[in-house]
Amino acid sequence: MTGLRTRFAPSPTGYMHIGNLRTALYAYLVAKKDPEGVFILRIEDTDQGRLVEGATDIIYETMKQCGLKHDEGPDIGGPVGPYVQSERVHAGIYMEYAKKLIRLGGAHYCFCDEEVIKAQKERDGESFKYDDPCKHLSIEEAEARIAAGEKFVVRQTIPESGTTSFDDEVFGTITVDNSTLDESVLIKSDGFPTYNFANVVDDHLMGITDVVRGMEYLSSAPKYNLIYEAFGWDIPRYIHCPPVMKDEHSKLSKRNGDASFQDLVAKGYLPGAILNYIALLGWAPETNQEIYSLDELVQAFNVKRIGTNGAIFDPVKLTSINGLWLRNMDLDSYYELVRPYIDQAVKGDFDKKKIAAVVQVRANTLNEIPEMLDFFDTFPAYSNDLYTNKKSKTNPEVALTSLKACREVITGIDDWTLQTIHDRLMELPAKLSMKNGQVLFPLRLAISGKQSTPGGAFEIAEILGKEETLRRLDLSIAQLEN
RNA sequence: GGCGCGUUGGUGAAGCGGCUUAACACAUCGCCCUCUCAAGGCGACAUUCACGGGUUCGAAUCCCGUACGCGUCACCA
Repeated sequence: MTGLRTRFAPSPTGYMHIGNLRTALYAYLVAKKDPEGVFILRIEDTDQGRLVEGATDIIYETMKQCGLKHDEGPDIGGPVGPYVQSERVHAGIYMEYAKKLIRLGGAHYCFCDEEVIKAQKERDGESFKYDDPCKHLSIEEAEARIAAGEKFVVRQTIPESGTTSFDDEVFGTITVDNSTLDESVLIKSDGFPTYNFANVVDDHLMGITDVVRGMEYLSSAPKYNLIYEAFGWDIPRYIHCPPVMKDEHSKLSKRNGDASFQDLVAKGYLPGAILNYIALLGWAPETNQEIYSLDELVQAFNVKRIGTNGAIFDPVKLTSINGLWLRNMDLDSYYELVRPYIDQAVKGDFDKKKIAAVVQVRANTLNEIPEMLDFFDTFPAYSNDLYTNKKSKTNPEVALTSLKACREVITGIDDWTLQTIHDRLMELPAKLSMKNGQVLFPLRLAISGKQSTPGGAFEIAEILGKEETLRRLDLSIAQLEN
């Protein structure tokens, strides 16, 4: 193992949150910045009570859709497995290290009743810090009680004095007094480790060089370092990331009904665009470039440019970036992508690729496509009032004159191509002494029935076909003559 | 409450002591283009960097304090 090693270590407790996904992205980028870097997926399922069925599959699926390919993980294996913590529990890993830590003086057995601790906590209020009497038990004494069948936990032993400090790549040097650190539970009474212990043991055993995680762990990092030190292990480089916020007060969370990754995909956002956007939440590129593919992100990424304050997730900006991604695609791939959305709205026999072209410069999300196209299959009812348009200098009278002229020209077109339709129709304004808008605005309305449409009169006429165009034109002329 | 962290416009942000009369992007508002809506082009939009002191010839940038916010103090991660 010569390169950097990072890990994404989610708990399978539900949907993939945007904040989580961003942490995964950053962990991936940190690793891939190094040509030999390895990105690991580890499943942290030590809280048996919070497990949600199917959640692990959502994690796999999300990573796959995003292209965040892991090099080692539960599904593909690797040299330092197993990669699921519950499996590691069964392999006895945590208990073995807990016992070692106890002998090294970094932890102790504790037999205190949970209720007793709670009661003391209520009595002491906010300033509560548990002073564990079991700390003074000898190891032999404690082991004898365990042998006698007593329930126990393993609790971290923190030095009473001194300070612990460490360097975080994002937040700089952090120093805390050991006296402020709680002696948290490392091994629960069900034999499972808590995050506090499992993350240290696993990160060390898996050779993690760079720990990328949310900043909610910043204040407990000193406790973890005490464990690393007790074992004599190297402390990894820390990259704590500020949260992704819903608004200035609260984090983005599924609990509040905020959009998850899969919700956004369902709303018509591209995974790549989502990743592109969230990369920018909390990280600033060195240049003004804003659109990045995942590979470009790997090139441009720099831990030093991760910010320190929480960033509010702005769906409007996401939409704009998504639109840019959509518009940047070549027509063939775009057509393939949007075909289902077009099919959903258009059942008739029209050239779907031409429809795609007309929609590409307008849609920012996939989901807005169907509603843009509802006028192809059915010619909507509309009011003649729509012919009155100040900017185009039109009204029903002008429209009637224009449409009759258009009808005549269109009837005479045999070569039904965009070019011909354009050329022939463009002869009209001059002939009628009218402005382009006075002819084309009514025509577009007359064949679409809508005030605004994707594409102009020529494009719509071409797609509708000569016959349908004339049919609608006749209907509209009749409506105006009434 | 203790401890830790943070505070540049509506939003993401650049800025690292003079080049800043604070980049860039989204949003918003104008104008141009134009057969609509978009897209595209152009322009407007923080006299000011939470507040108060200090250091300095000079501060958004360094120091101190205050306020506010967030995190943490679980047999959750």
